[in-house]
Amino acid sequence: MHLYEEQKIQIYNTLSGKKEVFKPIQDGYVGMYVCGPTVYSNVHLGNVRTFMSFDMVFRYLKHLGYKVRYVRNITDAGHLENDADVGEDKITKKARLEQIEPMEVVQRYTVDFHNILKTLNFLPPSIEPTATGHIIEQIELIKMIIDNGFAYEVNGSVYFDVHKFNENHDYGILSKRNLEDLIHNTRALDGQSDKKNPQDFALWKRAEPQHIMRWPSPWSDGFPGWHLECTAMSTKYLGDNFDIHGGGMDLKFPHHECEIAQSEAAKKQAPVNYWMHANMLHLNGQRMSKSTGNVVNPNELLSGENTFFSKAFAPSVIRFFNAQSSYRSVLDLTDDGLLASEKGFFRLMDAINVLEELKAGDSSTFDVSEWRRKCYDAMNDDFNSPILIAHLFEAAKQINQIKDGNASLAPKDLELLKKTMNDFTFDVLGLVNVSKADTGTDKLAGAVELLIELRQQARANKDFALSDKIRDDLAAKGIQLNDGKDGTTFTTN
RNA sequence: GACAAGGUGGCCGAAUUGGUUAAGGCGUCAGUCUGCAAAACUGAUCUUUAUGAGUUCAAAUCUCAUCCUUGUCUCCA
Repeated sequence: MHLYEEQKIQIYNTLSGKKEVFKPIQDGYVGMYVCGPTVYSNVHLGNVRTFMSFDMVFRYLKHLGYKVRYVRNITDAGHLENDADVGEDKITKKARLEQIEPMEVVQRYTVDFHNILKTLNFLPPSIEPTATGHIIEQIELIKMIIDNGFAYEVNGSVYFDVHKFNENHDYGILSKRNLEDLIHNTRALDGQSDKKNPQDFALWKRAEPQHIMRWPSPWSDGFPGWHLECTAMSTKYLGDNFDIHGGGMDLKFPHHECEIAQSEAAKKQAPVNYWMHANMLHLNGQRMSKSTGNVVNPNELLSGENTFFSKAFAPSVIRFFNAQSSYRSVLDLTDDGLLASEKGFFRLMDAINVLEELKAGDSSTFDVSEWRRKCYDAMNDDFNSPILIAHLFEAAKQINQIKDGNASLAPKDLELLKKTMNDFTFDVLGLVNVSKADTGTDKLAGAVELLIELRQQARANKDFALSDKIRDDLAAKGIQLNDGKDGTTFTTN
């Protein structure tokens, strides 16, 4: 018996605009694809939010016992700088600026990307394919689309014929647009395009002589169009029709719309059953933008070396902050917001640490089964992690009451509470128990304990001037003493 | 300009297929603890849901208008 047989998930499907009961194509198996980063610069914090949301989705599906194949690509080629046949993609441009090989740029930022995700406790995807590793598949796809009459070649480049496609398909089905509106609103280009219509998009681009990244093809030495990469890699590893495709809201159009068109044109079927889109991350109420300087990168957020935040934040605090809002809402990153999340996070961790020490009683004053059901209901409702967290805090309150002797749990219920708390906090939300009671090195602990002892003596002698001096001087060094019933402990920050 | 998504307490954020007292966190106040604090725990506190109309027995939730924010329309998570 797998958990997924009793827990029915509802997913908000962008395609239909409503929540739908999730039913995988193959019972017990889930294929999920998420558009990965373009590795031409440091990964964007907003990018990280999207991946973090899907990391949680991945984790929850796995928790329910699904066998999940999670594919997240690395885009290492083929992003056109613009549409006007300049023939220089972002990776090439960066390489020229920095005087290094394109693949060196790719390598550097791929490593950087992986480091950040590891720090933030991401689970690695099942497959992480690169665009440059799938040129052959992309060429094959283009051939199919041409054979089916939905693409044309001009001067060594191949374009998708959107108008032709729209005659008996719906271009705009995902983004809720129609071609007439698009025609109306497409800005006039300089007229040097080979395209029949401005709405057409490139499947293959002929490389100009100065273009370094290039591959042979039946049409020209060139490189694949951006939208095609994801279609090639997703269908190769997940099949022509798979369960979940995710990405940032801003990829809905044109990128995902084009993926649908390409699949329909090549394979004559819709590629994806559930389209999921994560919403944007703002910084202090404004969109993040390199040009206005309203941007902070993940490393700067973690290290505290930035001008936006008052301190460094632990990776789990960032995860917790993200999980406190719905993946479908715009989330505003602010100092106040992070500080509030930090306090809440530590409160939850404290409760979990207390839980480990808790002794069972004769009977239960708290309905753990009912509470557990509510936790699952929350996640089943389109991965509503904020509600889940609200329930976790409810449990935290119960835990503290048991500790104080004002409530109790029978052994069986206590075990269920422990398991459920750990499952959701660590497995599903991906938080790491960095206890605030982290006492640093043993040497430090020994020294501080000596001071605590001295202070204890001073207090016993009512020498409060000395005891307060010890307390205040330690506090000034970032060591805080916590007086409790059973003596004094300390925490560092 | 077109299309799309939103505007909820001091702050962050749930609920938006209309229906018990609008989750939870932070903050604030009080209590317990303490020599006094801090920390921790317990309890309490605040909104009537951008604005203005409308539909309904009933609206944060539906409709219309206005204002504002954001996304897409060219590469972008």
